[in-house]
Amino acid sequence: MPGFIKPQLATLKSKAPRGEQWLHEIKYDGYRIQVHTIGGKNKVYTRNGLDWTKRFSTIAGALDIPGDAIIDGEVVVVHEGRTSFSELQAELAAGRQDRLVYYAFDLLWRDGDLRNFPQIERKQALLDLLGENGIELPVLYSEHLVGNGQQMFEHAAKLNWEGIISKRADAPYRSERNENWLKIKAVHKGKFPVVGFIKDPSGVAALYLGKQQGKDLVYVGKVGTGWSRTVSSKIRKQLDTVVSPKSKLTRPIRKPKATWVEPKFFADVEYRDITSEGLLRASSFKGLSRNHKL
DNA sequence: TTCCGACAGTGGGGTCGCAAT
DNA sequence: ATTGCGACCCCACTATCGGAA
Repeated sequence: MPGFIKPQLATLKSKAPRGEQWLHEIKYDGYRIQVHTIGGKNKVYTRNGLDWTKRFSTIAGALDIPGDAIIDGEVVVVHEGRTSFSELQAELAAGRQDRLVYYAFDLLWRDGDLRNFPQIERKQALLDLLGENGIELPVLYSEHLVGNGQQMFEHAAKLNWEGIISKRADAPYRSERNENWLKIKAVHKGKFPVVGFIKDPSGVAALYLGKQQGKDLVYVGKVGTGWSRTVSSKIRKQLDTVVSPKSKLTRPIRKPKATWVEPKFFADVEYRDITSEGLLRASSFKGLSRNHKL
């Protein structure tokens, strides 16, 4: 029985793969967790191999499996029909575990190494394992569909899910990022007025973004990636022409590092989610344009 | 010689705990 | 009492460097 196994990671793609050799699962938005069961003594490891058994004691306690097993999966909180990262954080911050659900999607060890078995066989073994031990909440088996990736993705997007993970049915488990696991995500796009920036040797380190809400200009967070050094300096040159002594936000926020600007430029941004605080999560910069209306 | 992938670094939104202000 | 920092979680992306092609 090995110790912590570095998890396999997925490569980002914009389109779901076609063909019957692919199986597709829901993309869960939570914490990647590896559960080790060693004759009833269970341990829970984070993505980087830290022992978080205590923080996820309900998950660890729920699995009563004879013999040794290593299960890969994601711990989540389901909120309004989808897995919610911010609700998961809120749950943990409150020191509670009632709403935690563990979606198990791979079996790496079962009284022996399963990593070289095909994906589809590992999943079957996982289903058998969970099924025969009568596992119920908070542990669930992550179902999949075979083929029809594009349909599955469209369905996921309609339901406002994060996206899908597509896996080669015949592939082994490897502790790396490769093309046997693909993540296809629904991205949100937006155009937000730039209300300030943080300086940087190459130009800007980050942009402060706002959003017009009725008569108010409200803060929606920062974006700090997506540009090269050359683009960074171009952005800086543009923004330097509209520097303002004071923040134009309706409810100004105190940010010591900020240089405020008139909201005359719009940033095209892609993001994954809006946090409970109303800020953009995992945002990236795609372009800058002038606002002709103001 | 050129190209590509892994990795480090930087940027984001969160949480926590601790130390300095 | 507030603020800043470093660990952790999640993430997107750029720059670099060494090895493969």
